Amino acid sequence: MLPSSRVTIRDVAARAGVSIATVSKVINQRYGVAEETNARVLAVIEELGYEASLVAQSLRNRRTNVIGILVADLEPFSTELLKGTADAIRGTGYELVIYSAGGRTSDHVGWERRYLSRLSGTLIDGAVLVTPTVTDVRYDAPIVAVDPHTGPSDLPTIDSDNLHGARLATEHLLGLGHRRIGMLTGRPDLQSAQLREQGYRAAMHDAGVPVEPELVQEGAYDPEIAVDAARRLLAGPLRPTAVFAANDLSAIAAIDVARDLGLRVPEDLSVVGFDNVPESALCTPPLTTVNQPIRQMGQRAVELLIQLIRDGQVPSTHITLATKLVVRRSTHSPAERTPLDH
Amino acid sequence: MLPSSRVTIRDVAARAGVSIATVSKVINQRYGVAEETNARVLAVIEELGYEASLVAQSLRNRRTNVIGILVADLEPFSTELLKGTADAIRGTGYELVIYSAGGRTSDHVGWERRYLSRLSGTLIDGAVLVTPTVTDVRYDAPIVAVDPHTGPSDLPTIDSDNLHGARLATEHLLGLGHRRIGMLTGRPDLQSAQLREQGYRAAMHDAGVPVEPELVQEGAYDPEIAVDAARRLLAGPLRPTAVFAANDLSAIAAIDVARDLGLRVPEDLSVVGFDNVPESALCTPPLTTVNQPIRQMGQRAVELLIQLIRDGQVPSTHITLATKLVVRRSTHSPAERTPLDH
DNA sequence: GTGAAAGCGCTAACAG
DNA sequence: CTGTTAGCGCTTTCAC
Repeated sequence: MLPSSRVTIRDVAARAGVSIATVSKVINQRYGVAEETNARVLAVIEELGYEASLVAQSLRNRRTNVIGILVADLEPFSTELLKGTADAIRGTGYELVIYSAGGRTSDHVGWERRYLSRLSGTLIDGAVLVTPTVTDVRYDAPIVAVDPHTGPSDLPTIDSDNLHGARLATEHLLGLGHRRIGMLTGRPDLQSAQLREQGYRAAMHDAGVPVEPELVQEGAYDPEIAVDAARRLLAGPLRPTAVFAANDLSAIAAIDVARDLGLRVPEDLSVVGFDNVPESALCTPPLTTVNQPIRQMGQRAVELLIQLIRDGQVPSTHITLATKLVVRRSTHSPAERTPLDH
Repeated sequence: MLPSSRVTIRDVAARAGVSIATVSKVINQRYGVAEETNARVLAVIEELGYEASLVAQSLRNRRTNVIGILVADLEPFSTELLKGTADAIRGTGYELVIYSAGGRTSDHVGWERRYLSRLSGTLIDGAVLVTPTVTDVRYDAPIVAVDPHTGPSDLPTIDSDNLHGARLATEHLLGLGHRRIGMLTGRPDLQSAQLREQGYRAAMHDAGVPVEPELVQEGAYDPEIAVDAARRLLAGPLRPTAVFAANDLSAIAAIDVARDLGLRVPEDLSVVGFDNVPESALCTPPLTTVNQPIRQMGQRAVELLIQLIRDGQVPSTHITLATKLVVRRSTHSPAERTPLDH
């Protein structure tokens, strides 16, 4: 009874005793089909559980009503963003395809160009690129970038106020009385990472606190790399009393390292993150961090993209959302340094 | 210089001065291409930034090396699961496509059948169905279900020990001294929801505590529906002193409703959730909940699916992972009821 | 070693 | 109103 393999338009046509073209017309509600034929074809479609192949359709058509979200990996930031894209897609008539490179193992740099090339023109009408690694993704297909690569780019972009957020984080630590404040920086090729470091340096500078080179270590937004960086930062006798990490995952890694080293957080070491992903509240102690409206960023990105697809034009080409500090339990005034400190 | 529209195999062929067939052979590393031709074509591919269209390829080929994850919506549970699928996909040579219906607005029931129909046979080699709404998705394509629909199904399945988890949650509340314990149930068509209710009832029964009908309200795993259900549960004078919600999102909704009603959590009302999604730690107070190893479930689902695709067979067809209680701050011994209580 | 031609499932002219 | 035909981008026999 059930078809062992995919039921195609040809099966429907055969069973309904009409041509393939007629079935296609019925599916697409084109004029010029007799009421009776229409009904019969519809019945067969129902009976066979036929559904047009997205692949075949999109090979033939220009439009697919499918939007692609291209991510390098599925981690807290990108998945949080996905929730926002889902919010925005409801009721628009578009569907969502998320394509994931499967982490850094596959292709280093330029994954989004490759994916775009593979999917665009067919399958998707446009794409949201999440933290793309290249800047010159010029295509005729509508594209919106979230947290883009550094460098000049004319792509419509969504990001948040990284500079201000980093300033807030650093000023918070300075305000608590910290002077020796280290930083775990992000992926150097991303604008967001550069701005976060810049904000940190600016706040330190304004407070008249010098930043020694060894206080800044590259965490690359990556938990594993951040662990090594945190070790370098916290190992020496001159370790900082506070650390600002460029994202929450690095901050959590730093807390783990601190614990391994026998340091208490926040008593011996204050830690501030960035992003405010849900996970930041899960760690012990709950993380003080900078909130980025990630879901909203996803939402706005999709809205912008749909506008771009529909009108080909867009009013504002760069949207920056506000960041704000969220104080939890991982920050504290610095303890008096005792000779016992290793 | 840059192609204004998609560069196809035809463009490559023309520029390299060979036939389309030859380019295809080069791409697929088939034998029978002169070394020199091979090099020239490769150079042109590089120059033009050509990448084969996934759509065209998969229309022609049986295998695509792409796995589909089909979800009804992108919410905390499914996105957490996605992280697990990403963990599992690394290094397998497969890529991940997630397809989202975009929430309940689109099609009520049977979305997964529709999607499967649209994608399977073409585009994806197999699929993971997350909380599918129907049980008879029989297809020749390999399929694994996560948290499936109720009813007999021979689909390979991943779930967690819902019955035991619900028991733990309820016994925790009973142990604190609660007797009037309400429940916000899940989506009645899902096995998980039924088992969670069953576990609750069993624990209550074992403790000799009767369950009055009005103590059980359907939250459908949906925050909005759960708000109404919670209102019904908490409005009356005989309101429970504790609520067990079938998932974290409902539990969080219950806490919101309690707050609106002027009830303090946990002093006036204890709340336990289910899932332990990251968000559960974010709410105030942090939620006591039942941990489901969601990421692991995603991981196992993908592993099982790949096995199924490769071997056509699979050793175990139903994997159930353990659940455990995570006590946070939303539960407490019941307060003495005073006449002031509304 | 290379290219012409057929066909994957579908849609859009165009004839009949 | 309906069916025939061409072709989307690609792979694969099969001649040359």
